[in-house]
Order: sequence, then structure tokens, then C-alpha cells
Amino acid sequence: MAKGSGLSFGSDPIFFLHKPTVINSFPEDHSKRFAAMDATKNQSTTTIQFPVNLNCAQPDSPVPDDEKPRINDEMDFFADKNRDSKPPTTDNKNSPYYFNVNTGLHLLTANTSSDQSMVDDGMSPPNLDDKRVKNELVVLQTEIERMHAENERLRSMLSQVTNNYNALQVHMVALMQDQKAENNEEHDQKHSGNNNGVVVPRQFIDLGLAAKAEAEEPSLSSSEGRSGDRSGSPINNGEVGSKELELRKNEKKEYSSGIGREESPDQGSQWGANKVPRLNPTKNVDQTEATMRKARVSVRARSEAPMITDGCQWRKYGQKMAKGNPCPRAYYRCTMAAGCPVRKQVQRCAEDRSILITTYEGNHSHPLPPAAMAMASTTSSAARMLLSGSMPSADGLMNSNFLARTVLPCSSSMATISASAPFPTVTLDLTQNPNPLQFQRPPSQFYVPSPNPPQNLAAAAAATPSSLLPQIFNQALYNQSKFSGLQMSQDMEAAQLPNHHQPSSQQQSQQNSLAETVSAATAAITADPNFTAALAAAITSIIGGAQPQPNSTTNNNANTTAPTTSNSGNITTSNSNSNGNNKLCNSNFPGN
DNA sequence: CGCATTTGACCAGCGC
DNA sequence: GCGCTGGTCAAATGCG
Repeated sequence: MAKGSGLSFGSDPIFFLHKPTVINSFPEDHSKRFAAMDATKNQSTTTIQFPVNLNCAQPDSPVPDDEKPRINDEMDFFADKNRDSKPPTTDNKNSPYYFNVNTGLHLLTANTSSDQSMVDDGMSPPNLDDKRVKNELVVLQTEIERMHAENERLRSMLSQVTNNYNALQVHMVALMQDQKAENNEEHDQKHSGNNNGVVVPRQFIDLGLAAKAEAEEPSLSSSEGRSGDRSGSPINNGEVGSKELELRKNEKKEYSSGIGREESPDQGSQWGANKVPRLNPTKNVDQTEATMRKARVSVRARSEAPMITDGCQWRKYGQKMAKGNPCPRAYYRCTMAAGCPVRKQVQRCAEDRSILITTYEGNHSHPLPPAAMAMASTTSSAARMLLSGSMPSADGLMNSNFLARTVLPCSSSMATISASAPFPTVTLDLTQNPNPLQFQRPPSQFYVPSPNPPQNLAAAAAATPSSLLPQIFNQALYNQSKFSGLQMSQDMEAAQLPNHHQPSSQQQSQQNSLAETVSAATAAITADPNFTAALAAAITSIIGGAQPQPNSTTNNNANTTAPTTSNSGNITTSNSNSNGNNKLCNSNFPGN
């Protein structure tokens, strides 16, 4: 089996393996060994689907002797059906042409039916022709170069697929949004008398649904009085920045006077929108549904850094002491674009302060750098799956499994989905290796066991010092080689979903594969920001996408606004004020 | 001086 | 109604 990684595009076989029957191109005794091996079946052609390897040897790197083909390397040789030229020999012009995926070396084989003499005894030394050997060397050189080009082509193809995947996500979200909006409009016309026919412009959604859910909330359909809302539509981002202060003041007045607060939780106050009535049976169904849509994605990762690097820029707007945790909770909002509704909370785990808990809510309304895209894709996908399921029900459980195994396959052993909280939360626990204890979870949480422990790249990355980075990537590569099998199981699970939730099988397998890659990348990135840059670069090379923006991944503090001055390791909790509320840490970041 | 952070105040939801 | 809690605001402060 090839030792490198492989990537399968869906179920379509790309390369086929044919066992060579006659070897006449290697000066060593490999030809003899291959011939002996195939003497009894030299007419057979075994066709095995096999993924193409994207990490073949570089053309100008010498091939050590121990990497030259061995007898058990037979599986490493691929018939290259895409080659556009035949080797310059006359007796094998109709033969399949093989290359070793590990070394880049090629085997030339004779026609199996016309060159029987070379395989009969299997022990005689090869009849080497110096001229032919030279020719073969030239061919090898050419082929190595060709493979390099092919490698680049495949990378480009994969990059294209990645882009298509993201585009599909956006498109699907848009379609779902349109459909939902139509339903809401019908509903509003039936049940709301204060709409006045005002149609609120739909907000642009980047990757996820949470912001979409905001737009879908019936309350926004009656937000006429909030037209000056600072959140506005992200489409108008350019205006938001200059008028934000004024709008905030106006909003504050409305906020204080209670105008529209209940009915129009604005996007900019998305986190604050949590203050809208929680799961209250006395409220109408739409409000409950809207509440359920305010999904959060929480990431638990071991990190000494004050904040995990997710590729986005954040501005701290508050810090509070939370009940039951001596570590303060910090509140951040995304500042990569004015009006971006995404917020996050950062807090140390009370039980284990080496664990950093980052909770995201909302979806970015602006383009993201690749590093941020990984996180956004994972979190928004998690939220999407969460929102699409009816959690307390059996169906919800099923969908939750589907979530963890499709959207979050790499961290499926650490994915918890809480339906008991006022707002559904997906928790990605990147701090633990899979073990039986992981099942000791509160009954209110659905815990998703790992179907494939080797996929726990996240846990490996989280628990692994940076010195073991190569192993992480080896695992990632190994993980990629599992794609075909994963897709199969995922497709089987997908079959349980209603038809209208299913993309085409090709789209699904494509999305699943890429989602896994993205999830793996995200997990690795979030696990330890100390080697984020290396991870991001390597992951990017794996998925063949654009290189991360230099300042988005190489310096944790350069692209975030995380405090950098309070790394003393001390935790200082101030005394509570008069009502015991709003305890604030004095110049202490929650991560310390 | 501009920007980010800090931090006291404020508000809403919830439980009693 | 009251107190507790979570979340946010915005003036004050710090920093480059």
C-alpha cells in the first residue's frame, strides 16, 4: 500500500493498478523478482481503485536505494493512464506504464503476451541494454517532471473543488433562506398586523445560518422603527463605520425606552439578542424557533495563549465574572468588517485552567482569510446542522450523529451537542483523547462516539507538543486516505435524512471530504496557537488552497486584539460590588 | 492623537 | 417585586 497520502474524488476511480508482468527497466534484480512474482499470473490484470498520491517525490530529489522498488512495493506502482507519451522503446510501446507513488520512479513493462521469454524462469539476470537504460533514465526524468506538473494540476483541481464547496455552501444557505423567508412572509401576513408590508432587506450571509436566522426572525420583519439600526445590512458596511457612533446613540435611546427591543433584536446585538425570551411556552412558535436558531459553537482547547487563533480580528468590548468560575469571561466582537455580527466569549475552564473555552455566535459578513475560513466553516456548519435538527427528539439525535460524523468528522469523538441550554450549543472538545470516560456525560447532552479514532486529529493536535507536528500531519494525511471509506459511511447516514436535505451524492461526497479536511485544519489550528502558522501553511498545502494571509496566521497577536500585557499567570478576582454583580477583573485577561 | 482596552453602569431575563 | 446573572454599553484610561 502506498505510504503517502491519497485523495479520492468521490467514488470515481482515477488511477488503476495493474500488476506488472515483465520488468525490463531496472538495473537491479527487481525485474527478476517481479517476474518471478508474476510468472504464474502474467496474463492477469488486477484493477484496483486507488487514490492518487499528491505527495510524490520531487523530481530533482535523489531516490535512496532503500526507496527503490522492492518486491512488496508492487502496490505502489500505478498504471499511468494519463501519460501523454510512451517511452522511447520499441518493444513496450503498447505496455502499461507504471510509476511508484513514493519514489516517482516508473516501471516500463513489455506486452504481456509478446514477451513471455522474460518471465519464464524468473531467476535469470535481466538482459540489460545500456542504451535502453539510458533511454529509460531520460524517460524517467521526463516522467518525473510530468508528474510534478500533474501534481500541481491536481492541487489546482483540489483548490477549485474547495472553492466550489464553499460556493455550494453559500448557495445552499441562500436557497434555504429564500424558502424560509417565503414561509415567514406568509406567516407574517397571516399573524402580524404591524408589518405594514415592509420588506426588510435580507442580509448577506457568508457561510453560516445564525445571521440568516436573525434575518429570518419575524421580529425583523417588523423592524421599521429600527431602520437606523447600526447592525443594518452588512451590505452597507461602508456606511456603518462612519455612522456607527451616531446610530449607537440612537439605538441606545431606543434601547432605553424599550422601543422595539423585544421585537427587533438587531444583528449587532446578536449576542444580546440572547435576552429575547428564552424557551418560553407562552411565546409564539416563531420566537421559540428563533431562539433555537441562536446556536453557538464552543471550542475547548488546551492553550496557554490568552486566545486561540482563528484568523479573525477581535475587539474586546467587555469582561465579566461568571458565576461558578473564578476566571473572568471576556467578550469580543469581530472587527474585520464594520457591522460584522460575530461575537465570541473567551473563558478559562474552571476545572482545568489550561483549557480555553471559546464560544462563537453569529456568522461573518465579510470575506475571511483561509485560516479563519476553516474555523468559520466548521463552526457555521456545526451551527447549521444543529439548527436543522430537532434536538430533543429522536430525529434530533439522529441528526446530531450526522452532524458529528459529517460536518465534524475529525473531532467527532469530542463533539457534544447540548439541547438543554437555552440556546443550542455545539461543543468541540479538543482537549481529550478518546477514551471510555468520554461517555460519562450529562444526560442532557448528546455525545457522539468516535467511529474512527485515528481521525482524532484534533485531540492529537491538542495534546501534542509542537515537536510532534510532523506526526499530526502524517495523521492528517492518513486521514485523507480514509476519505473513501468515510464517504461511504456518511452516505449511508445521509440516506436517513429527508430527501430535501440531501445534495447529490457527488456533491455530498465532495462536501464531506472537504468538510473533513477543513475540520481537521480547524482542529489543528485551534489546538495550539503556538504553531498555528506552520499548521496553516501545511494544511493549506494539503488542501491546495490559497496561502494564508501572512498576518492572519503567523502572529497570533498581530491580527487579534487579545490582551498581551497580562500574561502573569495570576488570577485576580476583584471584590464584588454592592449587589455582587459585575465583578470585573482588574487588567486580567480570562486566559490567565 | 487615534485606537484598543478597561471597567462601572445599565438592562433584560429568570427564579423565587 | 426583588435579587441574581449574563450581556452590552460607553466613558475613562492606557498605549504606541
